[in-house]
Amino acid sequence: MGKTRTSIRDVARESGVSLTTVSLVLNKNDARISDATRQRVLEAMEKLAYTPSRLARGLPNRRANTLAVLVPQLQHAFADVYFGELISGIYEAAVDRGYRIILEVARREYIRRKEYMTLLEDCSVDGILFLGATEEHRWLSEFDGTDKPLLIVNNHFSQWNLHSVVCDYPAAGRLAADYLADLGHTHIGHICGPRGMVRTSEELTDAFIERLGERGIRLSERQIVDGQFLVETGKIACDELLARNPKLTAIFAANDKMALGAYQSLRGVSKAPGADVSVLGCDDIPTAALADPPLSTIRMNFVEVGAASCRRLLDVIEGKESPEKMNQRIPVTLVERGSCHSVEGARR
Amino acid sequence: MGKTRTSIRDVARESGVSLTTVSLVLNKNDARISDATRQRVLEAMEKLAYTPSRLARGLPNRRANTLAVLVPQLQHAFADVYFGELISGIYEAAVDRGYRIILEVARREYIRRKEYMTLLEDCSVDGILFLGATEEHRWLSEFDGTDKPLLIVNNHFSQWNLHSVVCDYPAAGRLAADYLADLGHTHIGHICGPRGMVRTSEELTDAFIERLGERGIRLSERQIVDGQFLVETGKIACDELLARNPKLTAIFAANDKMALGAYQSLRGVSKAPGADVSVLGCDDIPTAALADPPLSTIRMNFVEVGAASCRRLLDVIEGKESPEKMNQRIPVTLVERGSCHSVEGARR
DNA sequence: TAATTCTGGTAAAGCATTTTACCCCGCCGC
DNA sequence: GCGGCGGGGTAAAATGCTTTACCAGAATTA
Repeated sequence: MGKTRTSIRDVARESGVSLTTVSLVLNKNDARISDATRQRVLEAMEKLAYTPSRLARGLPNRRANTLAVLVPQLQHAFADVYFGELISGIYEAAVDRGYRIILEVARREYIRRKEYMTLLEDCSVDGILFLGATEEHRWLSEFDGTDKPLLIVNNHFSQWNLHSVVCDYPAAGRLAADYLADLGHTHIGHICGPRGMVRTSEELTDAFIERLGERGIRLSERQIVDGQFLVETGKIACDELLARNPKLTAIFAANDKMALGAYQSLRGVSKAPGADVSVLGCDDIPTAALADPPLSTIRMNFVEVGAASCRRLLDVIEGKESPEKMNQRIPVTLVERGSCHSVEGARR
Repeated sequence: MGKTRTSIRDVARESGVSLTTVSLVLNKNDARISDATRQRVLEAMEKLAYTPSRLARGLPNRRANTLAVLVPQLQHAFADVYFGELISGIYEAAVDRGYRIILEVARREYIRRKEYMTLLEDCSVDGILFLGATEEHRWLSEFDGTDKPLLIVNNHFSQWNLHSVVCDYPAAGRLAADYLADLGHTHIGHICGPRGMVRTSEELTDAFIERLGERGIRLSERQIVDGQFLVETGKIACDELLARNPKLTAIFAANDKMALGAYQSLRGVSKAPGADVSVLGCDDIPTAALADPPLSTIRMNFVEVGAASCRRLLDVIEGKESPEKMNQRIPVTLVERGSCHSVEGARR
């Protein structure tokens, strides 16, 4: 029993047509087929509970109908909400268009052996979405000027011509600046991302400083400290910030994790986050809403970034795309919660 | 250029042997081949930078060297840390054994069409890991008594004979009971998981109650309220718990999210979590450590659960496993942070 | 009525492997 | 000197589908 799976051949026999016809129906390459025939074929499929083999389908035209999600080697990358949200969005967009996704981690050995190329060459996947790209990932240059289907998710590179989709970080920076300025803050600190590593993060910081300048508030170098996007480094950065500028009334962190680190730092010197010093984050990770006080932040819809990235990559793959690798920007919004207050209204 | 990828045929021509020979060498099915020939073939491969096509390889022997990670349809499942950690563990174990993983969401339509079966039948994957299984997932019965390679991750079913790997929930329940009892608590509340839905969660609750009983502390039904494992439902459950038993000095929640909901509930009635009422969680999600006060909890190593699950499934697939579907239990540990205090030492 | 164009469909050649016979040849034992 | 055997290979079928011709017959045109 179950000797061999039911194949297109069985469907053909059952419905009394040729293999070709079945295949055409299957591929919705229907135009040439009459309604009656199509119907018969579909019924036969239903009756035999036929499901085409992905493997066999891919062979002739060298398409796997699969995308790879590639992440850098970090401690349990898939457990990170940031990647998780991106992946959720990617998954949904992929399924919508009939694609599957596989997960890959770019370990050192993986890079050395150029496995990402093998992936494309052995027809395992039709395209690659790279998450968490930083300036460290020099191997991306191999894709510069290539028409290979690789897309950088939520970062970009000025030195190379690669496809990418990013959040509107400059807008986020301006949003943050306006918000804090509107609240009357003038002594503002900023915890930025690691220097020279992530373009988007630098755009955020640049736009923040510039807009603040336009509003008549100058941020000196002393009011900016960098962190590695982690809670611990956010805490350390905030410690430094407070030591340098005891009169700060507001802090803007380049991501929520560092903002939560700032909470810890403030408590360490007996200041109440939100009440004594306003804290504004960026990203809107789930933990932000759970913090005490709930963290106000700039919401980046990472699920949407993932989905948009995936759609664009598929456009490239399916040739629905003009050859220029234009970059797309996903809009951001301000989420007011309890961690920012106007200067006058602040406690004490 | 690059008209057609270099195939096994090119290697055969280059090294002057037959397709078969190349294939045999490729598959380390070497016994019959002389060293000299093997060497020649390997050199040809190297020279031509040949990489076999995964697609084509899978066709004849119906093996994909791929595993599917299947999750129920939840809002952005992959963004959930719980699933994320499991997936990280799964990924690592899979890579170690030369397997890839694909992601799948079991939507309603997916179930109706039995796509999980298709997955196995069309040779897309060699096995399935199902995360987030509850009693609602009746379709799992199709795998009962089957030798199909499906494994339930971190839950199990008494009514069906399925492979599974779970955390040691009974041990967790005992750990929690002993800890709170040791701290001198006698008025204890418990927020359990949804009733009749998740076996492991019930084991946790049962063991908790039983051990508490052994320590002379009886938990009445009034001291137990269920939640849906979410922050909001944890808050609601805790509200109810406090309304019923104003004198509670400790609360044990079946997961960290609900414990954090309890924090919110307590604050709502002006009680300080940790100080006025001890709160103990379960899981040890990253947010637990960030909460204020940091949440004491039972650590379940989900990354390890994922890895162990994957290894077991691969054993089954590769026939390294005795036919009995024995269940495996991953040990748990208590993580003391700031949210539990002894009764005497409590504030007020 | 003959020539042309559709319409609906089919045969067959791939696609890149694995795997199952089967084959040739030299050597051994008798 | 011959049957048997084993080492080292190979030819060819099979895997399940796509796609490119190509082909009847009907409808339309000239």
